[in-house]
Amino acid sequence: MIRYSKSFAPFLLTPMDIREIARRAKVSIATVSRAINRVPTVDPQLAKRVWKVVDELGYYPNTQARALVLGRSRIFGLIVSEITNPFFPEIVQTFEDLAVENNYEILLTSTVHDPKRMESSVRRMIERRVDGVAILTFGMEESLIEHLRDRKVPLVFVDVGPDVPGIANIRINYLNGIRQAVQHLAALRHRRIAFIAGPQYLKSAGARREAFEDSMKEIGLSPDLIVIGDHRMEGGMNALLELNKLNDPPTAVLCSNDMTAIGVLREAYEQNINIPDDLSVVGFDDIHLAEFTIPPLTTVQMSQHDLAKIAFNALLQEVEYGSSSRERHNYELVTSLVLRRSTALAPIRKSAATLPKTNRIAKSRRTSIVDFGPANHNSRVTD
Amino acid sequence: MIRYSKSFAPFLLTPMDIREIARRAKVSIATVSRAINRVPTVDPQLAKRVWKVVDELGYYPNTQARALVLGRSRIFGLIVSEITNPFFPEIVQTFEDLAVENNYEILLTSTVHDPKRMESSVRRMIERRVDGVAILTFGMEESLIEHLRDRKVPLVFVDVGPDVPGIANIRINYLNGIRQAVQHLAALRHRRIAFIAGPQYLKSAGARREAFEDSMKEIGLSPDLIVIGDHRMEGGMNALLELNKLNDPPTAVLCSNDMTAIGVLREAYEQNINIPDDLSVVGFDDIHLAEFTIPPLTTVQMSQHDLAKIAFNALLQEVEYGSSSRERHNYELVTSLVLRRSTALAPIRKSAATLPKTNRIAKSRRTSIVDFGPANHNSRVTD
DNA sequence: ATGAAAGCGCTAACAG
DNA sequence: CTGTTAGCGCTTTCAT
Repeated sequence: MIRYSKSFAPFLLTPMDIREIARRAKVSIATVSRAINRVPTVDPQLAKRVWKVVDELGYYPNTQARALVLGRSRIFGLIVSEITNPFFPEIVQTFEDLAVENNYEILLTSTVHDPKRMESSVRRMIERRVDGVAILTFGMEESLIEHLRDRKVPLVFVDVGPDVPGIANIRINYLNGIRQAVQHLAALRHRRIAFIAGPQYLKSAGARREAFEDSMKEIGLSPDLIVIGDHRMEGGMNALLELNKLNDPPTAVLCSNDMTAIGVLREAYEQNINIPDDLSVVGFDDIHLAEFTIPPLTTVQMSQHDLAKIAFNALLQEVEYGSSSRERHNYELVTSLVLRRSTALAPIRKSAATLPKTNRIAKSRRTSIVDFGPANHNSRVTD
Repeated sequence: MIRYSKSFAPFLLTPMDIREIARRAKVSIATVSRAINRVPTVDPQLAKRVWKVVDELGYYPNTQARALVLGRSRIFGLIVSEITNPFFPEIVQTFEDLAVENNYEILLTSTVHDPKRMESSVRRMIERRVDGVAILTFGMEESLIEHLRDRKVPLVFVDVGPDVPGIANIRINYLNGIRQAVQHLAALRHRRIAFIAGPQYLKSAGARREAFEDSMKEIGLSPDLIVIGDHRMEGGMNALLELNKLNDPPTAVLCSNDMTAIGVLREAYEQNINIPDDLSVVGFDDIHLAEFTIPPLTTVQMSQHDLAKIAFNALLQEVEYGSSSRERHNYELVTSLVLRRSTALAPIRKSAATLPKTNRIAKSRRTSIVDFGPANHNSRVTD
C-alpha cells in the first residue's frame, strides 16, 4: 500500500490534511473546515490565515472524506450505450461542462449493449455512491433500475424510463421531426419511401419506426418498405443493398440515425447511385458530422446539447431540492428537420427500377433482415 | 442534506453498512470485511453466512470509505483534449474496458484546449485523489504537471511528457507512417505534395509536420506547401481553399489528422474536384470513420486501442508494482500507412494548374494561415 | 466566534 | 480464525 505518510518524506510533504493546515495556521481543524467552506461566521482574520497556508501548501480537501461524512459524493453517473457512437460525445461534453460548473464529477460508463456491462455499470454507480444517474442507453433492464430505485438514487431516463413517480423522464417527440421528414420527401414527389430502422430491441428505435409508419399513413402512403439496420454504418450499407434488390426500389430512404445514413451514402457511392438525384436520404440525430458528409445530410435534429442539459438539470433538481419521490417529472425534447443537400425531387421513372441494374447488384454479405409490412414491430421491445 | 439514516425508513432500508451485515450474519465487522475481500483465512462457514446476507440485502461496500482507509481510490484520471474529437471516444472505450477489468473507475475530463479547464481538470484529479493520470491532450502546461508530480501521482503522457524519471511517456513514431505516406504518394508520381498541419501549439501537430518535412527532404522533394489547419473539418475545408488559390496547386495533400482530411474531401466535393483522380488525399489517425468516407480514406494509422492500452497498463504498472520514481518508462507506438481509395496516380499535367480554374475559385471565408517554407515551426510549441 | 469530540463506513493492526 | 479497536480526513453538533 502506497501511502504518503509523514515517515515517507518528512521534509518533502507532510500529511497535508486539514490537521496540518490547522497546526500551521494556529487554529482548530473546525475553523479550517469552516474557512474552506466559506462559513460566514468565521473571523476574517483567521480565514485569511487559513487560506494563506492552504495556498502555500497547495492543499486540496480530500473529497472522499468529505463525501463520507456528508453522505453526498457529488458524482453523477452517466450511462451511455456506446461512447464510440458519435451521438454521445457531444452529450458527454455538455454533461461535463455542467458538472464542472456545479462542482460535480461524472462517472461515465458505456454499456456497449452488453447486459453484463450494464450490470457492472449499475454496480459501480452504487459502489461509488453517486448522487444521481442519467441513463441514456435507450433501453435497459428493469431489474437493474430497481437496484438504483431501492437506494433512492435520483434517476433520469431518456425515452425509456418507466412512468413511475420519482423518476424523471425525457420524452422525445420523434413524430414531429419524422413527420417533417416524410412530408418533405412527399413534397418532393417521393412515393416509395423506405425506412432503415435501428435494432428493434431498443425502445428508441421502435419509437422512431412507429413515427415513420404513422407519418406515412397520415398522408396516405403505406410504410411497407422497412429494413432493420443496426444504427451503425455497416448496417446502413447492408440495408441499401437489400433495398436495391427489390423490383421497385425506393427513391428515398429515411434512416433511424445518422450513422446509418452515412452508411447509405457510402454504399450509394459504391454503387454509383447519385445522392440526391437518384436517391434522397434523410438521417436522424443531426450529429456534428452530418454537416460534413458528401453530400451534406438532411436530417432530423435531436439536440444532443439540449438533451444533456435537461438530463443534468433534472438530476441537479432532484438532488439539490429533493423534489423527488412525490411528483413525476417529465420533460420533452422536440425533434425537427434540418434541410441540407441529400434530398431532391424524385427521379422521374415510367415504371419500376430504371436505375442501371448492373450497378445495383448486391454483394452477398447480408446481416440485415428485410421486414415488409408493419408486422411484429412490438416483439422484443423492452419496457 | 439527504441521508438515508435508520430514522428515515426503518422498515424499508436500514443503514446497510458493514455493521448491519455483521449483525445479521452474527459475526464481527472484521469478519465481514475479510469475507468480502476474500481473505483466505476466514472460515468458509462464516464466509458463506456473510455472503448470504450480503446478497439478500443487496449490500455494496462504500468505495469512498474504503478509499479513505486504503489511501487508494482506484480511480484513474483520463485527460483528453476534446471528447468530441472522434479520435478520443475509441480511447475512452478501451480505457474503460480495462478499468472495468481491473476494478478501476475513470475520471474523465475534457480540456477543450482551455487553460482554465486544464487547471480545473488537474484540481479535480487531485481532489478525488486519483491513483494515476493519463494525459492525452497533446500539450499541457508544465506547471500543472508539477502539481501532480508533487503529490507523486503516477503519470503517463502521450507524446508531450517531459523526459524525467518517474513519468511514463508514450512516444509516437510519427515518421514511420508519414514516411510511408509520402513515399506512397511519390510512387504515384506526385511531386507537389501539400501538408495541412494542425495547430502549432500542439506538440503532436508539430511533430507530424516535422515528420512530413523530413520525409519529403529524404526523397529530394521540398516541403514548401504547408498550410496550418485546426485539426477540425472546418480547417480542412479552408485549407483546401487556400491551396487551390495557388498558381500551381498540389496534386496530393497529406493531412495532420483525419478530421482535416474529411474537411478536404468535403471541400473537394464542393468544388467538383474528384478524389482521387484530381487530388490524392491522405489522413492521419485512422479513426473508425475513415473507412466510411467518400471515397474511403487512405490514412496513417495510429492505433487508438493500442494507445489506450499502453497508457492504462503503464498506470497500472506504476500503481500496483510501484516501479515509479526511479526509472523512466518509455513506450513507443508505431504508425503505419493503411491504403484505401483516396489516392491515385498524379494527374498528368503539362504545366501548372490544368484543373478547371473556375471550379477552384475559393469562397471568401478564410481562417487558416498559409505558411510557406519550413520557417518558424518551433514557435509556440510547448516544452 | 471557536474548539473538542463524535462519527461517516471501512480496513488493519493487535489481541485473544 | 475471530473480534476489538484505532484511525483514514473530513464535517458538525455541542460546549465554551
